[in-house]
Amino acid sequence: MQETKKWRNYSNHLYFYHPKCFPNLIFVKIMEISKTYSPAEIEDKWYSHWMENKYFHSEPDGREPYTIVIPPPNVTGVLHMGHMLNNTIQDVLIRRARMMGKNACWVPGTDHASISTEAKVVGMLREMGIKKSSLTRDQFLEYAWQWKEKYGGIILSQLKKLGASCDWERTSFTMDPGYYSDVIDVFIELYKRGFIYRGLRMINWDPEAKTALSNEEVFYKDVISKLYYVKYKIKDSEQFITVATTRPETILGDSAICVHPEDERYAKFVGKTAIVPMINREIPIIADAYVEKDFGTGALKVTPAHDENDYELGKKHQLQVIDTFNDDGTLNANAQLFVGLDRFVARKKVVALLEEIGQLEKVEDLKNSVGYSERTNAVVEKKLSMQWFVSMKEISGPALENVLNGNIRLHPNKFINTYKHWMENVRDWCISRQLWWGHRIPAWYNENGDFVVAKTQVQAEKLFKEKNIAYKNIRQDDDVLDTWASSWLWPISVFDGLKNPEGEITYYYPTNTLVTAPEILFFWVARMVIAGYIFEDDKPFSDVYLTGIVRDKQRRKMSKSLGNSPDPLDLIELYGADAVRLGMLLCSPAGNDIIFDEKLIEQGRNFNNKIWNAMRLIKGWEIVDGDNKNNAVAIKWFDAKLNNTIKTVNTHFDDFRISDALMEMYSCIWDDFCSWYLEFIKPEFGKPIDKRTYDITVAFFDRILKMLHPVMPFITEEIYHILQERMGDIIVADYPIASEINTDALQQGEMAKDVISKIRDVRAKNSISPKESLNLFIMGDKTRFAHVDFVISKLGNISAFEQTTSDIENVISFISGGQTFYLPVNKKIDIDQEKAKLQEQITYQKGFLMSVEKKLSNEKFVAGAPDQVIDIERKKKADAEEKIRMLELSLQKLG
RNA sequence: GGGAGCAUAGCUCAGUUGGUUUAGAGCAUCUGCCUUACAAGCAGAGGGUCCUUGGUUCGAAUCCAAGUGUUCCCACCA
Repeated sequence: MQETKKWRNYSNHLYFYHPKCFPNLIFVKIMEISKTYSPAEIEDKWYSHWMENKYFHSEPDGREPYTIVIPPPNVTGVLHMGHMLNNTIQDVLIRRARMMGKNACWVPGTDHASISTEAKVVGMLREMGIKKSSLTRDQFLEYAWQWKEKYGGIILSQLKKLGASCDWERTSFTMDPGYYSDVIDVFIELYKRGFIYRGLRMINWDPEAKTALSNEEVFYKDVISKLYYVKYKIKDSEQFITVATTRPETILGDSAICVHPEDERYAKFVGKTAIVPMINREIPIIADAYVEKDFGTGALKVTPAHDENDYELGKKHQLQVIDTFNDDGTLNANAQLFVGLDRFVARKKVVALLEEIGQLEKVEDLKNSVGYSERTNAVVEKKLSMQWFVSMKEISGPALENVLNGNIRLHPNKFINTYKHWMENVRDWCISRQLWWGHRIPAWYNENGDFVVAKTQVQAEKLFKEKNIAYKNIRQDDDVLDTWASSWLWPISVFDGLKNPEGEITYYYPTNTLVTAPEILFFWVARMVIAGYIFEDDKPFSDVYLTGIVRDKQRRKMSKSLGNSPDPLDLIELYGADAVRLGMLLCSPAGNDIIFDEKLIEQGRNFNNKIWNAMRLIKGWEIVDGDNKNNAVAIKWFDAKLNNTIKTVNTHFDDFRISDALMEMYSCIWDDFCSWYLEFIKPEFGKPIDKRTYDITVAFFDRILKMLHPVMPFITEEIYHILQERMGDIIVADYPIASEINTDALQQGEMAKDVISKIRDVRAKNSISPKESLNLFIMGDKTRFAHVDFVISKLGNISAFEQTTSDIENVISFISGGQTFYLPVNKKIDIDQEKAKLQEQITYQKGFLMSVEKKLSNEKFVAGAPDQVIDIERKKKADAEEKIRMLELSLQKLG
């Protein structure tokens, strides 16, 4: 780096030293606004200001509402990149709606997340040396609430750093007293209506912890197991049938052998009786298409008590259910053999015994996946137990219908197929969970196992009494409800819709947009829709915007365990919230995964800086009265350009194409406003700007800031106030709408840009300094080239001549907008290279012309294509011919 | 095993009911620049077998079929 200039930054004032300009000074203070944008204090300042002015708060009034309910993050959660993306999008939507004059209401809150919270509390207790099993339910819940008060909701305060304009006065929690009671009321209501029932279900059992596990608490591992081939004797015969099993110890609980009905090998056995080895129990041989002919031997042993499919099979064929295990995983009396031994010890003994009696045919290795308990790492056992279910088929009709008919729109709509498939094959929803943290199921049992469903013990006793059933020592169900059985009421309960149906729910419901991840489309979104139609008789939201998953550069999902996720708060501190918001949005079209790269955030920061410097430029000008007419063309062009951008941006937003809207703004601001417009109107250094141009430029900047505010709230608010002193804040300013677009001005500006770029290219390629004057010649009719004035005034050192014939030496030509331009240069140009360049273009144009001519000479095309298309082709042909003519002329000239 | 999606520049993606050129953007790359708003910058350039093979059509990146690759969801793995 040459030592001609030095910059110094002393206490935010920038000092500048230049030996030519200021030979006698060391440093000169030139400006009090710092050269780079520093977000930290600015962000805190404006967030507090917005809060003080209650801009985020909403009460029903005469305006049209725009409502978003936040997907409540786990109360235990900390902010991760997924939240950043998701909440940035919500904030963009809500801020834009607010500026559009709507009553914007964004309801924040958290989800009690029964499983993960309970796991965290259990973990904390373990560290304190307390076992969950040593506590009563109430003691445990007390710890859980303490934990929630201490650590819960950190995530919400983190969202503030991002700039989220939630109505914090409305913060909700799925276990708030009112919410809790809604969940219970809904259970009772659905039970009364017959949509909730009790049924047997195979659940996951952890024999070590002696507790049931929910599906989410089981993790599967691929392991190499042994597949044992065991011979079962056919009764009254010397024949055997061989089955393959990975769990020989469950042979003791077999109730049938099953083969495929079309399996010829075994047809002769169907209907006969087989004899269980070792214990000699007689079991039937049945046929069912469930069995795969190609697996193992094609014959399956059926153990209804210890396998879900076998249970279903058992139900279908009315087989005996023989439970051979105790709760701790040891064999019970039903097994007859090896009673009291652990299941894995028993397995070895069974195998040894089978071998001894000659009924073990062979053993093979088999790769299969085995479920383990997340809590104890024990192999999970399947166990039959009574659970609560919601009949989904009967209540999900409207939820499917209203997505298919477009009443609820999914963005992107490719998810409709997935949604449809799920809804059409919906299975009953098991809503009981074997946990303590959550909404306790309002069912009460007497000593005989009779039950009633009631909110309180008193009401339950009353119900028992009415039914004339004994109700001494009744006790409440131990289980709690699935988390989704509370969060499906979220858009209703946060507005107290169940208890106060005539209240503000009538104003805010249905909400407008839900922003969430596709992975919970069924778990949560579909269920909210179902609940909406049951309890409010209306959809919960009109649009669902599905975001992608945030992944790292290797496309791995970002997760704590992989340690591949940056801490969002660190990013905000380093780059500023606006930069992070922009960076996240830049690469996240709806429904697509986003590959996170810190470079994107850097790009966001650079964009902030660009805008900041545009402001510095404008603020640095001295203003004099007047109107510099030279700027008129640029002003007209940029006005058209900006209106066009605003129009496009608004269309993209309305279509939920947020990253497209963003890119449109980005290039309009960076390229058109900064690189073209400001460069054009910028007075020479040290000279003042005329007031008219200044005022118009500030007005342009104003509209740009407003357009950008939803995406980058902090910097826009700051510059909005630096630019002009004013009363109002940008957060509640009117969102810009496009006025009429002067398409002529727009087109001419774009053409002029193209010519200028091409001239710059000529300079770059021929090493001609920007300071060197050039003449510009135009072949043909100058009136066809109205934007030439723009080019001339922009470049200053270029003159245009109308040229009909020419014998200029050392000329370089280029084409723009169907017009040929000539630049005579003082340098010796490489004629062969110029010729080759021209020849290349001619070849291209001729090829193009051929393809057009081929189309036009095709009778079927002329007959079949619409007139409009044919006209376009004819015009293309004429244009290409003209271009070729021009190029050939240029080529001739080179000799 | 059932279902859905995706495949376009080195990367991430647009490409609107098939027709505005022989396909666009951002990033990355390359070249030249300390130029009084910004080197976190400016100016310019290069880069594509639109996965493959068929089909429909006057016309296919776009519609259809098959294949290949890939991702996700659900169920399960005797």
